[in-house]
Amino acid sequence: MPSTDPLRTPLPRDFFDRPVLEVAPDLLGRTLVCAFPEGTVELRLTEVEAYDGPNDPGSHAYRGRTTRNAVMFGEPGHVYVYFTYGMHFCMNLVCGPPGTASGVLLRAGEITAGVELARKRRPAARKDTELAQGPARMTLALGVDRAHDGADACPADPADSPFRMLTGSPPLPGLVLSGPRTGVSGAGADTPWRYWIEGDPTVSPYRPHSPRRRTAR
DNA sequence: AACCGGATCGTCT
DNA sequence: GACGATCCGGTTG
Repeated sequence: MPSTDPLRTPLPRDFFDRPVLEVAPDLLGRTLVCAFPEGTVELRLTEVEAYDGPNDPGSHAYRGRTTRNAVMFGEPGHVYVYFTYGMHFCMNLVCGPPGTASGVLLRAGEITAGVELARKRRPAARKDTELAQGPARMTLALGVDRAHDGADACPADPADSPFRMLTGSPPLPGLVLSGPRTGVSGAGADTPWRYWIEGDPTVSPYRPHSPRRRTAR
């Protein structure tokens, strides 16, 4: 029996078929479900970041379609997972109609179900608020990796995909803060790409992007 | 609390 | 061949 709880109503694909700067803040407070064979972990989103496809120098899609970013050019409501820094995975939700290649990076949240499993996957976390406090920490806690790239987060039948987004409890508008992304200058530097819930302990600490130094020797 | 270096490799130039 | 939509652990203030 599907839940009749209005807070657990799946977000329809239409939700994601909007401009990314509309979708991103609207995702805050909503619930991401990752139902894998080893267990289900749920996350209440507290921090996200928008990437506006071809218009955005910071986006993987800025220089057009490649094998890696192909999912971003596809149907909204799908999961785009990429590998970075040789050891981390990050997860996005594709927005806008096919061809527009925008997406929302899911950066942080509160684990609201499956805490034990998340703890097992994130032994370094000292407090539960650290389990998914950062984009790569989040994918670790959820058990998301490359295998999930392209998965549907709006499946017609839950059996078709381990992912879904539930309505959840969006924060009061006054509690949503926004700011520019770091590390992207020039056009769009004044656009509020990043959104988070004010005062939430699971929001990742603000770290300005430090220029990469050469590796010693 | 802030800062540093190391880890580690796929992707694009 | 260079460098990331990063994290972690150790060190310094």
